[in-house]
Amino acid sequence: MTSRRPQSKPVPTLEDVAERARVSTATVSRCLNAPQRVSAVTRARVMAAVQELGYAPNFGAQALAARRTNTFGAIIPTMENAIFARGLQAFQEVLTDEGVTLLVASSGYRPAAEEEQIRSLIARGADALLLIGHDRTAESYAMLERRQIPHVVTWAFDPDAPRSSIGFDNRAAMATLTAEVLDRGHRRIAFISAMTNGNDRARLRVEGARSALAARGLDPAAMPLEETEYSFHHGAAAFDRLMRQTPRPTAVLCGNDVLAAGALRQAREMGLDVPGEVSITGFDDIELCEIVTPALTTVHVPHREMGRRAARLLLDMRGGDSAGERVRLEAPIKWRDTLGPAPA
Amino acid sequence: MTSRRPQSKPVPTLEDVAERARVSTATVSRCLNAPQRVSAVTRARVMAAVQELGYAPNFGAQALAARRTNTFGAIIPTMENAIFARGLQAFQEVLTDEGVTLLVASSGYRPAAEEEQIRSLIARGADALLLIGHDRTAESYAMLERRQIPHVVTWAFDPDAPRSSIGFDNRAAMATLTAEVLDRGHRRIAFISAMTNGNDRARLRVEGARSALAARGLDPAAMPLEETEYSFHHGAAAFDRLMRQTPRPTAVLCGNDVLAAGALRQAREMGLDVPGEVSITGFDDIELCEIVTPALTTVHVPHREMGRRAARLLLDMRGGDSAGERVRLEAPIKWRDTLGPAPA
DNA sequence: TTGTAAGCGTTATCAA
DNA sequence: TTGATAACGCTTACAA
Repeated sequence: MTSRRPQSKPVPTLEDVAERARVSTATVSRCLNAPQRVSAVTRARVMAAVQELGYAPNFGAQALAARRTNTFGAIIPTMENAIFARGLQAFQEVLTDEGVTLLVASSGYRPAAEEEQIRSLIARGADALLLIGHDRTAESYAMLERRQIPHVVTWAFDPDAPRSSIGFDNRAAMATLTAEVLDRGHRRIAFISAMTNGNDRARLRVEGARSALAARGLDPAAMPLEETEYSFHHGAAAFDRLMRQTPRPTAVLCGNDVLAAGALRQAREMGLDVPGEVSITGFDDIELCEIVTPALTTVHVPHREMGRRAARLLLDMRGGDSAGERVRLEAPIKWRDTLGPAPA
Repeated sequence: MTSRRPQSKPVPTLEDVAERARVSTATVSRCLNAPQRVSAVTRARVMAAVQELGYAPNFGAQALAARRTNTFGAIIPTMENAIFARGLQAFQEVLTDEGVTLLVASSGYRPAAEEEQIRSLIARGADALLLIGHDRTAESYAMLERRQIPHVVTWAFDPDAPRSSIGFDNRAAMATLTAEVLDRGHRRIAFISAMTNGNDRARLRVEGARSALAARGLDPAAMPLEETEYSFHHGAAAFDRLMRQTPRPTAVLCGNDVLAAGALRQAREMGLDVPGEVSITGFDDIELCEIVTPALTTVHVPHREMGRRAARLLLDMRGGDSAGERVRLEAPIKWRDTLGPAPA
């Protein structure tokens, strides 16, 4: 019979600690999870053994036995552009305070990929999930239902959706901004949108602009629309296409700040004064807005508050202290320097 | 005795699948992990059961039994500014192709937090780890050693460090850039650095500039240095402080592009022409460089290649096909528009 | 306060 | 090709 305990034991287990501290594994477990239920002297002995051995619990075993991982998951569309970074940061801060670990995955804006990520996070035992927007496969929601995983949608507010959400009204926010643009005399208004497929935020922002147009008796269908990928360069290219039209738009609404930054750059490239000859607006209010020149007028998104509240809600839901809720946050216009009156 | 199988069973297990397919759990497991070892007809029956039940393996149990998680971890200093996004993306692409999942954690540039993240990722059974830079606590390295977790350091190259790394020479790259600045006649050169504590990349970049100065017989200690936090606004503030000196610097080297973007903004704020009155350079070559005006001259970092190669190396190390290696990649100057001759 | 021992859901080793 | 069954490392009644 070969020794079950070779000389160098690379990974100490609970049993090793127990042996060294001359107690049972149950006591060691208690020391770690409910220290007050163990006498001070025993505890000291156990903790010393833990130290000496460099013991760390095996996560898989722990999850298996306790049926709880103390892990939340978040699936965001992208890690680039720092769009979701600030909100996620706030989300994580709250979780860390409560001793839960955050696992982050990104889907690249692909619903199929997101479904896979959800599956993976569930399999890993995520206790709860943070999601962005409502658009996803039916199977994604089915899994969450089946496993009864608390989840909350952020970055969107839809009172009719049958799930918790903490977000803002993308449509209304863009409608408000569009109304302001109209108030400044603009009539030839164009729109650069992110791909709307599988992205309700993008879709609703376009709809918001159209509804504002319609509210003033203008034809929403007449608004030139460029739908393009999420990048600075795509924004620039889309702006270029838009400005080749005759007559030229006097205002270009962008579905997000990154596209707007691209548009702004292209305007300079074309020698167009912003906002003198053309106005440009963004959406999201990320740091980039203050970096570009002129600074970008945009819609402010309450990144940190969304993140914090989502964390609290998920924590409550997991603990059974909440059955979920729908929260509508404000997303006001952030005035900077790229929106001006329509040129004469 | 209460029923062990209540009516609605939210989470199907291997056993449920086995029961439904009328085979043993061993056969189901084989179907999932080594399909060719199961007869076609049995397999069909099992897969059908899997489908019908919506079965997904329990990750914890799987990890426990198989002693392998097929999960790699990456710990980056920050998710903001998209600094590490591109490299991480490339890293993940390779892993995904090989069927391994990536877990990402961020440390906020705090070594203690990073140690905690390493501990957590190890406990979760990460098969291998991607790290940024060499600076971390001794305990961090001790854990990796003890558990024999393959790991690779990126974003830095240190031939003397006793571990694998795939990076570039931060010091040499900044020295080269500084030499170019000197060649253009600049003598009053200042430096804006990220916090160097626990950040070898930042420290080496400063050292690189100093060594270039020394190589020309200039006094490195005379170079004004502002060490500040990693943000656009801190960069602007640091630049402001620097430009209040008399005589004013004619060139400001920045430890990274974000700080440089802030400096650029502040220069405009102060009505200073770049590069006419003052030159500004960055480091990292992130997308931001092309967004700012004028476009930023910087040091190009091979983000994607670093990520890809790190993934390959870690995969090989896990498979026992490599004992690790040290790779030095090039980090050439990326010429754009913010470095000009020293003003007369 | 502490120990015993029965799981938790897989994988993997043997036999059949 | 398939099935029993012993791990895997931990938590948690229940007993002492």
